[in-house]
Amino acid sequence: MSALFDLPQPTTPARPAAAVAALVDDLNPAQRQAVEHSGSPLLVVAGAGSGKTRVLTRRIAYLLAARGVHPGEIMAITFTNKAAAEMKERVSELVGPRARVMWVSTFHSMCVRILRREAKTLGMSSSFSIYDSDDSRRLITLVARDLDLDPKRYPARTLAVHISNLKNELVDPSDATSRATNDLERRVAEVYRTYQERLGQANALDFDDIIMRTVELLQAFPDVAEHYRRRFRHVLVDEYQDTNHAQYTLVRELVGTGSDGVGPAELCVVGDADQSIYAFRGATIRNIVEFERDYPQARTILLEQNYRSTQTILSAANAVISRNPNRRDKRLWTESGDGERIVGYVADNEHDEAAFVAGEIDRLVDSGEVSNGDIAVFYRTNNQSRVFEEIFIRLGLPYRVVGGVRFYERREVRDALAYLRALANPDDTVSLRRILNVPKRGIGDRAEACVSLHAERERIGFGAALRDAVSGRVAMLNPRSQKAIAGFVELMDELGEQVERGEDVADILDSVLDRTGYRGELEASDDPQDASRLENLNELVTVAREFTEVAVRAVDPEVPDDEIVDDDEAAGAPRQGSLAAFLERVSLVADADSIPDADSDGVVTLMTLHTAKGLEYPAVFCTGWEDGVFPHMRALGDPAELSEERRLAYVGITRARQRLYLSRAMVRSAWGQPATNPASRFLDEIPAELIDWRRVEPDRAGPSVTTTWGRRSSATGGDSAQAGLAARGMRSTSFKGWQDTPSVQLDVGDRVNHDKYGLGTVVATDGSGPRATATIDFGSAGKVRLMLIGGLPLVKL
DNA sequence: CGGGGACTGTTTTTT
DNA sequence: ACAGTCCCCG
Repeated sequence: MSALFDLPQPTTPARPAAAVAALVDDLNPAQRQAVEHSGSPLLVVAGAGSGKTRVLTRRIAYLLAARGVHPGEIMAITFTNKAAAEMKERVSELVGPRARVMWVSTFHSMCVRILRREAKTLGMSSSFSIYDSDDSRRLITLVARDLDLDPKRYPARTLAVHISNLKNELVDPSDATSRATNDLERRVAEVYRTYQERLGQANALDFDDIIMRTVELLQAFPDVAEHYRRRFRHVLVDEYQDTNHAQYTLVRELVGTGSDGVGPAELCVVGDADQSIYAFRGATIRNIVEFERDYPQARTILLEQNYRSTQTILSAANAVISRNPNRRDKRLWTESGDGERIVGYVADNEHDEAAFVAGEIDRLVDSGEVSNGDIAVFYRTNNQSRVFEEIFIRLGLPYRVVGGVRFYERREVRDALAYLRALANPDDTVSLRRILNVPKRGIGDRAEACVSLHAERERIGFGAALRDAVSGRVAMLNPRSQKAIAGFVELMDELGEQVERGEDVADILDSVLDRTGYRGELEASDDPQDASRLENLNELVTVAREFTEVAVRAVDPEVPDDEIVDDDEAAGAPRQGSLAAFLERVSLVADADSIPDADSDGVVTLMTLHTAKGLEYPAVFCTGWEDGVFPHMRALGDPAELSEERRLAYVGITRARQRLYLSRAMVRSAWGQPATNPASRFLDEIPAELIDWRRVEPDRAGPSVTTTWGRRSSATGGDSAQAGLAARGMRSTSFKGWQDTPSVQLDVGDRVNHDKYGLGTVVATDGSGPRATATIDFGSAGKVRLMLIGGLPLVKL
């Protein structure tokens, strides 16, 4: 227990009135109210670009300066490390080094701190491993195999998603069993139960456990809950619209109801339901929408004044998002004027679209209006980045793609980390099995299965079973495998000694890479992919090296550390700079920091709309606005998913400061096959007068090219005209088959009327000629796939 | 045991 | 198109 935080704090204002005034003087009235509000729970509905972070950081500073709150009483929760770091830095600028004892961290880091401190209470070791979704899926694969589940019927991925959802809903395995109403749910519950047992044996928690187990801890141990409630008198939550049920409950538990005599903490949540784009990961918009019901005394403040974009951009965003049903009306506005019109462009195909974007970037940069670093290109799915990369490379336009396969998800990086994790936590079965035969050392599936069976029979860990294999106590193991396993165990023991001696993480990692032969194998390869793998591993060594250096600097007596030691944080935490500390860091930080700020190094930034959330750029290209691409095909049939896509559109539009481009391609190749897509419905939702169409869809009626070419599109002309003809050629091919067989020619987006199912929309087409089919969404009547043969009781509208 | 060819399922992803 | 996974044979 920390004596410091149990002492009653003086309530006298710590700063003169002038300093307090400076914290609110330059805020607008709504922002100011949000900063000054005191007492009841507070919901700040912060529209895009409305100064949300500013309000949060000022509010914290204000709590300290005007209300005499001790920094140790403050907990601020974010979703990303980047957001946490930014908040901490901005608060430090305002209040100085006192900010250090505040807890400003992500949900996960905060929970890990609590769990390590209270590990004994939960009967765990504080050195637990953290499994990410890949580790978790691997363990689920093992469990499902042990339970003899057909991997075709019950893929690990599906099981993992279901289990994750259950955890996000705080449903434990026995609840899951009793609630199961169908075969899949029963199987999931069965796997879930075993999976939890195996996590326990591995001394590991998955991402969802980190939240769920913390909630369990606070609910099952009132004295533990009371400890944190006494300490944290102010809880602030950022991006509240992205919380899932478990996180919601966690916040409730931390705040308390006052029934334990401590009195509820003061809660302030900030978010924007219109920017909720993570429902597919369990986030529920409900938490922000129902805040006033959850906290009856709550005060709500709307921040609608925008400091980022032109009014034209905001009007477009308002128009699109207002189509979503059941939302709190909110209209962004600005004092900064209308600005330029939005530029629209209809390309023949994705290459033409990319050429247009490249041409416009060139023009914008040439004009001196913006530099490359001020420009971002957004798309719905990662694979759409390819065409842009191709043309940017050809034109020598510097760019960077953010997202895709992340550094810590690369196979070689995960292999290397698995070695480290197996060394740090010998019970970590998943990591151990991952690297058992990587690089190949003659321990195949057969041998692994024998060891696994032995472990199960003897009720010992996989690591211990490997040792038994060395001494010949594992049945059915052939001598060759036994020898190979002996070599592996010896190698791990030797590496383990380096860990024991407390060597630097980077040195241990270097040893791992050399002595396992991992590095040698890559060096010997002539596959260019292996060269990049080698680079990534060297990068990982550098990361480890820097990690140690930072830790050493932190404990250097030359640099005075906090005179205040945070016992809550220190208890159970791994030693600074240790292997365990490094592993915790890489599990929880991943590479959230890799998302660059605008103009960070002068290159055009490419990313998905999801990744774009929270960022802003002077010039933004939103590409691929086609029904089936954006909104995504899988969202077309479901109103809830369509609403989420629309929020994604809102997020995309509101990233732009001055210039916004919206483009679509009439034909886009997906999985090798060209597909004709209609305009995104979101384009129609934007008032026509806001958009300056540089190029529109050629008149469908005649092949005569009376296309409205934009003034400046000559740069893209030759290329695209040819590709356009090719696309039309495709079209006429299917036209030929249409004459004898199909009675109807349908395209995605067409409206139809069916005698039996009623009105519907074509969401997909497949095949051609006599084998042509169309998937049609008939709304409440469901989605139906029909053969487009003669005599259908169906008419195109 | 390991390598090569067939097979499959392809949104988004803060931790 | 393509990468990850499965399956069969040397």
